[in-house]
Amino acid sequence: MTSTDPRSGPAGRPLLRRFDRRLQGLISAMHPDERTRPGYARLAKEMREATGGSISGTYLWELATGKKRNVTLEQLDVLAQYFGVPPEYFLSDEVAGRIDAQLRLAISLRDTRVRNLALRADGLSPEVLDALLAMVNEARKFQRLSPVEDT
Amino acid sequence: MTSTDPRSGPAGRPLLRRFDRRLQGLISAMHPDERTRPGYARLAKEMREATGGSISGTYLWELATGKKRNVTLEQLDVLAQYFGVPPEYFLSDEVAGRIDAQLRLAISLRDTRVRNLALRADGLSPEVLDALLAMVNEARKFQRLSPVEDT
DNA sequence: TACGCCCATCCGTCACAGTTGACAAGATCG
DNA sequence: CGATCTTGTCAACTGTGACGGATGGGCGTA
Repeated sequence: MTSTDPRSGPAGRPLLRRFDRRLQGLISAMHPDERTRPGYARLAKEMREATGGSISGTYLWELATGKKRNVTLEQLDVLAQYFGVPPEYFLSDEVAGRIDAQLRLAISLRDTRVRNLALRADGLSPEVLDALLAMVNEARKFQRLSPVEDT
Repeated sequence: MTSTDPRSGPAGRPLLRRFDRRLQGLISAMHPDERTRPGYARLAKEMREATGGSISGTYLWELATGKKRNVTLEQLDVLAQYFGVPPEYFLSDEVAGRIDAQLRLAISLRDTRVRNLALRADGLSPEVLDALLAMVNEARKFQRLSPVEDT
């Protein structure tokens, strides 16, 4: 951003992607219930414990709200690891779209047991579903599951 | 690198990839002749003019020699754009390997005669192609060029 | 009412990503 | 030989990525 490019606003940037949207999407996807959702401080703490890396609650908030966007590889790795997505998720629209679809369907429905779980989960009360979701999320973190990737 | 991770040395970190190797690989792939190859300052200037982004010669050298490695997305984008590879090239070993093959091809095709050779080779019978390949390999040996592995 | 907890948001600070400018060592040319 | 250019390398500087620590507000419990 020195000589030939006087651009710095949130619009007109062909280089950097919508980091904030991606982040918020992942967060609200992981914690669908607004009441249960932890704040950025707690979230950051979880990330630190789960990934072993470092990220602060304040900075996480700044990223999610779009105040900062030019992340370094270190923090990018923490986020990608915690959410179980490849780092490219934050870079490429193409990859992001592909992952998003997978995130909802392909991953879960691949395993028969998962499919059955989904079938039987349908109709349960929101509270019970939230509890189940939390348990699954914890299990994933505990097992350090690798990113869900496909061709 | 604050609380749970007292590590900061250049070795033993499973988080960041070998940025320097990737960079040097790309550079020497793009400029195979040592004598003709421009210095980091010239290279950086080319990058700036080609991509419209910003990167300094010194910093490019620091990255290539491994003195700095925790790049931000902005510079990562400049490098990826200039070399014509997706940014994931610097992050994922898997992607890097896949790209490397294509890269060699792309570099070769910059030479008009090579491109024409490829064009006219298309459609030839396997026997003829094998013969041509053997001839090319012999020529390489004769000119003391390094052998090429096939895809 | 008051106390306690967590929240989002802000602010001051520090480390370091990234730059500028200089240097000596080698080419290349007259 | 010296003049000029480019190379790799370094130190000093600047901007900002990333952080810790306040602030005040919302909500629950007593």
